[in-house]
Amino acid sequence: MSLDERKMQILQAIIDDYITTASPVGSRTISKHAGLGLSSATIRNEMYDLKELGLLEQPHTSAGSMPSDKAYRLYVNSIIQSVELSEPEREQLMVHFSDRLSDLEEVIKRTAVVLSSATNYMSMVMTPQLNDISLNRIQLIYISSGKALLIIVSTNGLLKNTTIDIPDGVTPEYLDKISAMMTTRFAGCKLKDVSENLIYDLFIELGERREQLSFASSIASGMHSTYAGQNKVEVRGADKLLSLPEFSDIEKARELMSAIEHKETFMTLLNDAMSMELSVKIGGENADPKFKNSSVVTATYKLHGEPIGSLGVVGPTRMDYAKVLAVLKFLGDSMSSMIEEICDDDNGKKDD
Amino acid sequence: MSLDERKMQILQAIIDDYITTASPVGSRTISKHAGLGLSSATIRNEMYDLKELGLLEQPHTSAGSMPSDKAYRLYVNSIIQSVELSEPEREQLMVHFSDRLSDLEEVIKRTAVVLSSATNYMSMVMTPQLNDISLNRIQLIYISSGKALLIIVSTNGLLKNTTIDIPDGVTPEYLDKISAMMTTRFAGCKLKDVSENLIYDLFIELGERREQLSFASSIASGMHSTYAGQNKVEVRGADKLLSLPEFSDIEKARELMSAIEHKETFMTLLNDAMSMELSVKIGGENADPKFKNSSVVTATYKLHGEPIGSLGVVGPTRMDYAKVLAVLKFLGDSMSSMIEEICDDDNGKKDD
DNA sequence: GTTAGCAGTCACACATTGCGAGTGCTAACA
DNA sequence: TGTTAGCACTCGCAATGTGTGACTGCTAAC
Repeated sequence: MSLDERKMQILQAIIDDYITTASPVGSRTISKHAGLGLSSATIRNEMYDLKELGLLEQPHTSAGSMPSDKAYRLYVNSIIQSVELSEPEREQLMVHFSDRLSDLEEVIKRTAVVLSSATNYMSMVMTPQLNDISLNRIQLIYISSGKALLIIVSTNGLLKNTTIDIPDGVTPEYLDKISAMMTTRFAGCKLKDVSENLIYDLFIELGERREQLSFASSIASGMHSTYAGQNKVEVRGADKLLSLPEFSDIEKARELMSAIEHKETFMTLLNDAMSMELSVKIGGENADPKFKNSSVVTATYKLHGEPIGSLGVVGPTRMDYAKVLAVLKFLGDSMSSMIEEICDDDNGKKDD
Repeated sequence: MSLDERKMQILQAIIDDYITTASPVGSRTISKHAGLGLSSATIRNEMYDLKELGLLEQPHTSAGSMPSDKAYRLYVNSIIQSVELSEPEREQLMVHFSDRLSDLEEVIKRTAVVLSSATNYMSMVMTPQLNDISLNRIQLIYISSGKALLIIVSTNGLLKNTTIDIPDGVTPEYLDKISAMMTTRFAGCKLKDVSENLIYDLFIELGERREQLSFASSIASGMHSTYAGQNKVEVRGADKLLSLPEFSDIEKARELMSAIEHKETFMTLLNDAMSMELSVKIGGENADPKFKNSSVVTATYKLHGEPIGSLGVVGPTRMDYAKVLAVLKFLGDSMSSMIEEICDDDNGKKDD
């Protein structure tokens, strides 16, 4: 028994119907509405075969059928290469980005909002991963006795800062000196490769006394918190999921909500998704059993061609994959170019 | 018919019982468990009076009674002056703050988490309000051609920064000059009082050309976004509310969740609460009808005696007000001292 | 291979019933 | 006069039973 053209059409019709109605589809519905010109009895025969192939499932004997994870997978595989938004759809999304966003955080938040409202599912957008990004400049700014601001600029123009404690008596001039040395020494290095020891060595070279060790370590921990604190994820539209019949059970809703309290869960999802331009995990395909009844669809965004972060959607397995994939791909690209714009204001200008 | 001692005791017993069980309390329950040595018939007579006074409500004729908003108000008024955590309770809370937190955001997040887990309700903590706080220093740091970092330090040591666009060709030295001028000019001013025009005037004084107007305005908008973006609120433990019988209705749960999407709602609550050291809004007392079935309890935190922010709890009207108020008061105070510590690292040192 | 027709299945919505928690009233008692 | 026991009555709720309708699965005819 093979999966001929007609079976595919019927499966497709069932998926389409189930995606919108969320209730098992009967043979009669397909016969009447799919426009295949076949009677319900014929559809039934085909559906029987589809069941044997593991593509359809029945909640109980006398109920209609619903697509299995396997069926969605088949469907997703067939469309994933060709998802694309239409021009009007693109325009409709871009309206929300009409004001120029100059702040990275703004871009992320806005994208999360738009993604959730465009798909009607829960959206998540992670901040760029900076550990693998090379340093361009390190600058310490004197704030007051005992406190300084540590600024880190990456080669691709991203900027991050944090306050650190400094020893008493450290002067602004001294901070400038250290900043300059650190910049020369660490320019081009990756943030994660700058260890406390390396910074300590640098202080020794400067001819500093042992007491400065605490200074070195507070710089190191500042640099570390700079990219650790960077691992944030913006989650939006959780309430959208609650309106779905899938979550009409209060217990499931509560589970979902407490998952949202732990943003690390989403961080893991998004981190795992970084390796693929577009990724779809359907139901049981998810590593985390929390999502075994949901689908997680993700895309990446890039800087200079390198993926630096990802964004995604969590929804029921009966999801409009075509639309969600297209929106994600588009928003991923648009994030990439917005971030590029934020970072490269100067790079572009260097050319003239 | 007045509210004598015994009626108060009975009301108290009903409140206590209802707070834990969430289901209407019958006269028999009180008679057996409250230890008043009265028969259920007597209790019934008293309950009849309490009903006439508007302190008890019945969901239907043959059901037990539950306290009205008015009853909770009476109760809260009677305890609000004297709420205090016991020493062991304090210690148990302080365990969560044992590691020194040097970052304001960390303090806020941690407090939100602890507040929610200590009360078992949804917690919210706002970031400090900076518009009324006076400036100490303004510093522009050159990042790259076209971009600079704007740092604002308030007189009480709080620090905030944001990136701004700068015109081409602006040098680091020029930024230093402007920083110095702005600091001299605006030190002691309040952030909200620094208008674009004032900054523009300063540029004119510097003898700058008209083209620099865009620079002035980007500094102004940077300063503005600095305190606008500051108005954040950390919300935790929304899932806790979903476990309550009050929210067993999925529709109510959804409403709650979509309220959480709009953090402005909570911002309004917390802003309104700034004027009172401790504030309790019971059910209908809330201005926002969204909370007409909930209670909102808030406290403030301070810097140098001035309230700069607030934190609170949203839960059902049947709330353990004594505990919640005590926890809030304590955490408000502990936030105050932690923030004081963060800001005053230098002030303290100035003394020696 | 396709279709009509029909028996059989099963969830779901709806009405019915009985139970139990709780009131409200009355009459008796201290 | 306040307190209590006793009892009829109310009403929500959970358990149970029933009818309906949306299906399938099969068979026989086209």
